[in-house]
Amino acid sequence: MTSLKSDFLRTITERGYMHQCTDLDGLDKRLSQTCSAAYIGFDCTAPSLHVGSLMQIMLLRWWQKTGHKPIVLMGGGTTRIGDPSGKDEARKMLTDADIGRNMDGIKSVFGKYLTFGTGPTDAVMVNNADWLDKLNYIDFLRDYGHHFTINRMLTFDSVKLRLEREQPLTFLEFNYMLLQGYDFVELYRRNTCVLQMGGSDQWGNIINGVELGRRADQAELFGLTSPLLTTSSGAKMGKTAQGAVWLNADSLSPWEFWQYWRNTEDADVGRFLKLFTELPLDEVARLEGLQGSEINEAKKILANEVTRLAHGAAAAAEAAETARQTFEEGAAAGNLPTVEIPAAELAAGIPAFALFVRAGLAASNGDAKRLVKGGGGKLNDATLDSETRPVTTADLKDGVIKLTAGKKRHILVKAV
RNA sequence: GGAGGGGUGGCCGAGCGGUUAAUGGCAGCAGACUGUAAAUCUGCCGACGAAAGUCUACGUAGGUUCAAAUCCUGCCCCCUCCA
Repeated sequence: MTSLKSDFLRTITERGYMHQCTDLDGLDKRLSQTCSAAYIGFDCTAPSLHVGSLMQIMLLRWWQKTGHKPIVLMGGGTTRIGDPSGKDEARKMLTDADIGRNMDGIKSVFGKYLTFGTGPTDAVMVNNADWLDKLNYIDFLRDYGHHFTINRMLTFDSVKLRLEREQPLTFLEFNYMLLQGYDFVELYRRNTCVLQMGGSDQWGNIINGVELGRRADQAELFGLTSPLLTTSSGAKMGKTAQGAVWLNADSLSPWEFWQYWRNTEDADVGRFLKLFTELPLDEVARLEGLQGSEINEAKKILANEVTRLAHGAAAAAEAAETARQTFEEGAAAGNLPTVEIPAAELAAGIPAFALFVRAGLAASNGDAKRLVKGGGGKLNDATLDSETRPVTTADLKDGVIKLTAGKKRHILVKAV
């Protein structure tokens, strides 16, 4: 914990990414001397990554920025097994077609954060299905199985917790850690990859790779994990009412993404600025120190910066401007999410509750009625007092009708 | 294969013949207070219906009963112990 020599470790320690490291001094020494390769694996369980993975992506970004080579490992093979870490029960099996589709969706996001290519510090992407699918069971058991003892495997949290809770752990899942361990060795051989990073729930899996590398190849490998992120109120990062905060624009619009960060709790602002933006630390310290409502300025900067990385400067600026018009001027900003309704239907009049459902602001007619009855439904910024009030073309203002549910969810209705 | 226990709303978890769309908690939504924050307080929280009301729901399929989440039978699934 004394003075770290390598840029990478110093940076990530200062910014709060560091949780555990297998050999901090050894790694520091190596990184300060040579350009090295490190990898992080990503499951292909959904068609987009969400902010829960953002810390890992940022780690790879810093890794590249400090002069090293990032390897993005797509878990095309391991996702066929299913990682039991941190899960109470086995996830249902994904079909190979699903995994392939998910992988395609996930791949696109890395181009925003990393520079890919063939140069010494350019990022590369690999898929562990390339080697795992070819493994021969008997060969694998003979070559690698004898390096693992059941005694040791039973001590890992991913296994131990399941057993303690008397929840089933299938043999399939039990094998996951061997395969992830083998991944590390394979990447060491192919790319002289010496470091695996991941979330703290991956510690056990990472250790397995480090140990397997030493036993099988006498390789000195390193592991490093980042802390599990929760908000100050204890909620898991990246979950909202609508679901996960996805990184792909087609899963979650940049506007909603920006809003997620804008609504960060006060107590989290500094931490998030360090983790999810690249603002200098003295600037972060200044923003973090803002008192009372002034901290809203820091939240806007946080939202701008994070959105800029994920969706580009234009999308970030647009989201910021839309927010300014909507929340600070109370105007119907033109860039709010829009729903189109046939003009003829609108001319005939649509009950207000039905319009809320059409706009996606309510899950059912009953839900919409409850919303309006509770005083949470607004039409053109005026609170609705009747859920059945017909909405017609007469309500159009500058060609649109602004519907609001609660304080934050706005939709523009257009007649077409 | 044998013996026992269990499957209830997004999750946890009561209920164990009618008064139960089903206690309670968590999560969620809205309102108040604020700063698009947190905390707190209040209301809401199956679907359809303007409403009266109708329908669907307690693993699944049947049965008993005026009436079943609650009783009986078959089936499916899970857990524990034994072999």
